[in-house]
Amino acid sequence: MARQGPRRHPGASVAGADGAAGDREPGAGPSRREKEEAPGYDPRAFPPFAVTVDLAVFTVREQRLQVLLVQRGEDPHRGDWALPGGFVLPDESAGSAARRELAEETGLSARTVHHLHLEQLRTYSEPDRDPRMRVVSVAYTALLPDLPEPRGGGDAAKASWTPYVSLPSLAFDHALILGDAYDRVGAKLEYTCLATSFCPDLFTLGELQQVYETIWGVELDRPNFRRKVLATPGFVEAVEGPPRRTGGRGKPAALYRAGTAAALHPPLLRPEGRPS
Amino acid sequence: MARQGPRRHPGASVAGADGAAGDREPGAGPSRREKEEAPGYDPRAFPPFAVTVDLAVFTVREQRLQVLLVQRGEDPHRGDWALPGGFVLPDESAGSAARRELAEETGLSARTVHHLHLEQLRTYSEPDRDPRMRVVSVAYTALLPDLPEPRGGGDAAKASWTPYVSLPSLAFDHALILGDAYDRVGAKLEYTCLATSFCPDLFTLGELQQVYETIWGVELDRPNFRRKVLATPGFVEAVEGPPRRTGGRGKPAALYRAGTAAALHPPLLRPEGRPS
DNA sequence: CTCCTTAATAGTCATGTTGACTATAAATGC
DNA sequence: GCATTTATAGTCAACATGACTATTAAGGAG
Repeated sequence: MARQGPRRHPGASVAGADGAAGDREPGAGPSRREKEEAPGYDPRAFPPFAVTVDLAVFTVREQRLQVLLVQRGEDPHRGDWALPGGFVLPDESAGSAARRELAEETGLSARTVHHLHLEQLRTYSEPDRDPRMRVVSVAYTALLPDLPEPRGGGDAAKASWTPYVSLPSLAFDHALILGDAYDRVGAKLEYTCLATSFCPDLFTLGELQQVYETIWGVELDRPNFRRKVLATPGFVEAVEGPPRRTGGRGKPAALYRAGTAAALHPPLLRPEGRPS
Repeated sequence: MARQGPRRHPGASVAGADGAAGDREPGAGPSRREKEEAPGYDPRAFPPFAVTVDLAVFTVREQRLQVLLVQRGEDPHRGDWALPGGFVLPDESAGSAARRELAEETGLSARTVHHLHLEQLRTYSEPDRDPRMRVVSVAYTALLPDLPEPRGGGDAAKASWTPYVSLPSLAFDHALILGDAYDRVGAKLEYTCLATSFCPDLFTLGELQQVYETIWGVELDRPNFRRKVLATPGFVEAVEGPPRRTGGRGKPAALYRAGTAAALHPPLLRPEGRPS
């Protein structure tokens, strides 16, 4: 792992620009710091990094878990599919960049994007993950209900929902990122309430159950699922005047909306598989 | 959140250097890209970011949860306490940088550090988190057993274990990072086996229980805790010839070592509090 | 309109896990 | 020896879960 021998990195003289304690140097060794040029920081003296965000955006559509992908128009990997994302701008946080990019890619209103669940997944920083230069990418995961018009306007030339089970090969390490995101989403369904993020404002318990079944790839017992969800305070709340959903063939189902609880106690564990 | 209006960032002409699809621009707007200067990437054209790692290193010492802190020798925040950490070097990943820095700070052998549990926590990227320049920090969490000589040699001038309950004010956003790390560790005790990371090679179930009690700040029923741990395959494994621990006053306890399982099914839930 | 199918909802029962407790065993320190 | 301390064994009720069965309320076929 620590493939790095003692070596002074550029900008060591201004070490401490962040969490780094100023009196620390990468290489240790007998010769500690002798002098310090305290003032006059030169950003260029640091190893040059680009910082991007990548988004693993999931939805449940047509009974399948689907992912938002865009097609690259530039080398490298021109023409390959990739996760939506982009550069973090000089005065925004990675989270802001992720929301901004998501709005652009999906064509959702900034207000809608502002309210949806967007969670930081993990940061990918392998030195060779981009062939041209050092790029560190902060990955985010977003969960959307099935949208009327899934592929957005904005400036995303080619974007489309793709079933997770039939992914094309992806640019860079995006397959790795997407795999991590999938594992995380599956695991979070167990002990959080965020399955409701995949549902529209009003939904039936059957629809909520389908979210679990689709993502976990298992079948759940309907009465037991229902009992569990209703027994968890704040998971869902029944809608007032019993309006019932039309369209289907069987008995109409009661409608619910997402509750205020975030965690599930005790959790709703998957039948057999281990969480990631 | 998206405090950023339409604006072209430097280096837009080489957008797509990473997860970014090349045909995307930060600012949308009617005027899409007209021409592309494909080859000849200039790293300097990107917004300059420095990338660091920060480490939240926990141990259980003297019945208390303690954190490894270092004292800054440079402005800003000179003299303040901070998390150990440092810059990511040009050809190492953030994870490698974290291990390297941890070895330096604690004086542990590279081999020891290589084997311990080091987990990426989250990345902190608020634009103003460092007053001088844009610094994005990838935070890691490490869990150590009570070490013989806790404060390391290396080049960490002033490093020391500090009880989590009596933290000084910390530099930058390190109090935020540490709070997130604490929440994460507490939550992970519930559904993973990593409490054993706080224990030495051989330990008693009482010691393992103290880890939970110390971090969660609750008292657990001893027989119930024992029953749960032993019922979870792979959590701990009994040591062969029943050697028993001396020194204490009561009946000697059997010794165990960490098992191979990573997850706890079903989880060992905290008495009342919610997970983070 | 009636029967059949489909889906939602209600309820039952055995099993397994948990929390609260009691009991016994094996060491130390007067 | 005896109280104290800690480890370990075991009990029992409450609760949660998995596997079912039963009932209700719609749509569709004839």
